[in-house]
Amino acid sequence: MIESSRMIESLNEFYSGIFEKELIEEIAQVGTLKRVREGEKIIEIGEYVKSMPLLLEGAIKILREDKEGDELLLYFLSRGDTCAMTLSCCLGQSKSEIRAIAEMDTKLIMIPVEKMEEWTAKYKSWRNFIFESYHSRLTEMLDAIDTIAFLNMDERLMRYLQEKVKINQVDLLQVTHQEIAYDLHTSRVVISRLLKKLEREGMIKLQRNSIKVINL
Amino acid sequence: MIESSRMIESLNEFYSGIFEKELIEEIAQVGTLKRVREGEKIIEIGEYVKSMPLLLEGAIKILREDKEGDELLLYFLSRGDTCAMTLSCCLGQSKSEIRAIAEMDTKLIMIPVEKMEEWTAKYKSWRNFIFESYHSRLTEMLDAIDTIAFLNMDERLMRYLQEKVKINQVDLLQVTHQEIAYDLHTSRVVISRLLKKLEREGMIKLQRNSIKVINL
DNA sequence: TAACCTATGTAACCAAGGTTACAGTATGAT
DNA sequence: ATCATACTGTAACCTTGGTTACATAGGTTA
Repeated sequence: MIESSRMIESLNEFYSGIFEKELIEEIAQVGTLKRVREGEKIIEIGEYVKSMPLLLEGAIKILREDKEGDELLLYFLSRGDTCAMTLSCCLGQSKSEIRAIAEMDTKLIMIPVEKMEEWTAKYKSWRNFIFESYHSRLTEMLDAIDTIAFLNMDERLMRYLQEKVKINQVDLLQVTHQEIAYDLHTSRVVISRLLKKLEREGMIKLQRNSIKVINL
Repeated sequence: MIESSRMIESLNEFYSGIFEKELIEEIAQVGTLKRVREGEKIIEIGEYVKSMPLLLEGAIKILREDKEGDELLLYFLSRGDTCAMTLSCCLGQSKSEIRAIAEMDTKLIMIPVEKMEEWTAKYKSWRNFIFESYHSRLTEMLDAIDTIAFLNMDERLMRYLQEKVKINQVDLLQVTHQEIAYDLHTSRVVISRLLKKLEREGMIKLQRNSIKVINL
């Protein structure tokens, strides 16, 4: 009960303008609060998805994997988002097509699949939320496609750094070249090369284990 | 009325197992039948979308555009599909993010946006259809991303040809190297080069204005 | 302090595919 | 038949980014 009332508090913070009061109460009742630490895996490719995450705090990165097991960052989710990908899997009873990893310490509510269909019929606000999520995710996928298909690695790297700054709300990024290389599906050498170029152009400052973004 | 009853006939052919009888009747009432010829544009980027297409016959290709105005094929839609992209735009009152062009002569029903929300609340079958469409489109977008991010041009070309054969139900493809280059967002020279390689390997037979697929 | 591990910098090389240029060929129009 | 046009084949060259190899630097641990 204490748990439940604390959840309502958190929910009201970001979702009170979106969901009806009764819906928020239902969410607090059936949902379970979950905290994940930075770097922790939330969903793995091939896993069956039995609950849907609703993001309260923090951020999550969504990744795709190739046959060699190498990754590619698709997009970030932050507060107020849900993963339409997961949602899609829930409804279709299918396995996850993506991997989700906490970009930072994150707080989320897990909602059991069974409620999806029920709430979709019952609450207009839920319906809208779901449709909007789908819309956002499709848009983000298009963005990902644009980036991969139309941009060179240097531009992709710049966007990546900008995105990180925005998501993490800091301009000193705690990240190694290798980690960036994984996210962008390229090699460490390539990233080091391009980062050095950006540094020479005065856009960033390189340090061991971190990158200071100056003017991107 | 003749129009309407003919529409019900067409609808029953592919959607009777999916939609309730009353829904099919409603669709026939408010929808308008539309025929488009091969190559004709159905939706353009930046246009406001005021109706949603339901595919009865034929096939449509969905394209994305870069800043230079060059295209990239995302996926094909065929009978029984709807464009979740469009759907998404309808609900969000936003402009189209994609271009849709008839891959062959195509018959579709256009449904006014206003009905979306109404039917979503009213018909479970419609809700499922919409969610399934979103699911398919997300899956196809992931597929597109995999293809672009993880495959070389020769593999992409092979997949493209295979897809075309399946969609068009023929193995003599009426297409020029330039057209393929547009769809794959590359140059004609590259396509000619790779096609020649495929021919030498006995997988296809090249002719002017057409490609015979032998064994891909 | 020495040994060790991880991160970074850089050179040299390679492969994929984009670009330019031009020749040859089929097709339809005049 | 001549011409114009669209399509195809191919060579030569360039750019991007992937690979290998190795040196150096910072930080940790024995």
